[in-house]
Amino acid sequence: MRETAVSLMGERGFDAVSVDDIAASAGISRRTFFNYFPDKESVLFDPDPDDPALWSRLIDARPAGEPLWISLRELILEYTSVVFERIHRHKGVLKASPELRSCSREIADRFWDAVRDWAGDDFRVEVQVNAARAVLNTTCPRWDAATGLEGLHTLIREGFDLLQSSHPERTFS
Amino acid sequence: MRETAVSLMGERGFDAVSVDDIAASAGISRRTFFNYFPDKESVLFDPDPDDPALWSRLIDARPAGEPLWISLRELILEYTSVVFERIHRHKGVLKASPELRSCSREIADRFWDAVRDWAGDDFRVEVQVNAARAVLNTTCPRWDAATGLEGLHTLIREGFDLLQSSHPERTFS
DNA sequence: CCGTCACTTGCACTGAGTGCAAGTCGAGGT
DNA sequence: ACCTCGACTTGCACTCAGTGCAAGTGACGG
Repeated sequence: MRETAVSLMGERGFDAVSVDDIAASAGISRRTFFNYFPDKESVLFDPDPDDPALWSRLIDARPAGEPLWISLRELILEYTSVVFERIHRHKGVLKASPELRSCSREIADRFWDAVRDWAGDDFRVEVQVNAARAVLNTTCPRWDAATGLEGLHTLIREGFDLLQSSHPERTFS
Repeated sequence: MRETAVSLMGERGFDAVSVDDIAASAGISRRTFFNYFPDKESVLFDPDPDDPALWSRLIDARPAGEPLWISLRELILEYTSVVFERIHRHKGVLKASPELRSCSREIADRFWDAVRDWAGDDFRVEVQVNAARAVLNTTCPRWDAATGLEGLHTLIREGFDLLQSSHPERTFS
């Protein structure tokens, strides 16, 4: 189903493929498509139902007293490892259909909302959280998929090193 | 026209107001609405046609040799001064209809694309540009409109101070 | 009075998305 | 073997966004 849609849209582009096309090509009815996916975009950008659990696991793994900036870096390094396949796929989708950037961001919003919930709503904390997101936003599009996960992680570390919080002593429980 | 739409959507929410509603309420035909605005969202989030010129002006005003991080900060301070009204209005719209966040981001994309074009496509440079955007993304929603432009600027400065680039010596021509 | 130019409008169409009711089919229970 | 219940699928009819086209309207200069 997803494969069908990805291949169709890879050829013609997102807008040029209708839901009817996908449904017909996948051998199901148009109505059934909407039973599986809430909208056309979701066939490409799917929130994995057990993502929240994954986030909790990764977040809980952060040792108490670790500086926030380090926690954020490690969180992202581990998260990108786990969802590496998806990053790869989304990168391909966005290359073929850049207009879907907002879908990609909305998916990411959920993750970052979870991080913010954990980190607390202090202004300085939120700046760092959003800066961490900025690092990821910079690295993912620039990352050469051929360099694999290692290449991505190198870029991410570089980005984090570049933006030193001027309050590195700030930690939180 | 815009006023009509804003007030209708302020009451009922974005989705609950159809283009027919807006058109009827504004005394024009549905078709004419789409002559003015390319889509329903645009009635709230309008790219000002001479924004690009404004950006160029602000960007060109940055003195050669100024550290990038400082340039970005000053750019944002001046930009937010000029488009203060719009920031205010968008803040109200987003409060009433948070689902329009992606529209807001797409409008902002244009500005940040211009900044990126100016700053160059070096990785370290782009990280700083995106971090600057992160600061603005953090400050705008937290900003209490009652504190006015001064309050917003204070927050922005605070955010910029928090994220020191670890390469402050980096400038560019 | 006429032509033209800009703007508005109606109409018909495509495509997304939804609610509802009917159909299908397999797993159990009797 | 038969019935039933529940999950899944489907068709149908509907709303709404958005577009292309062609016709209408009105102002303005010749």
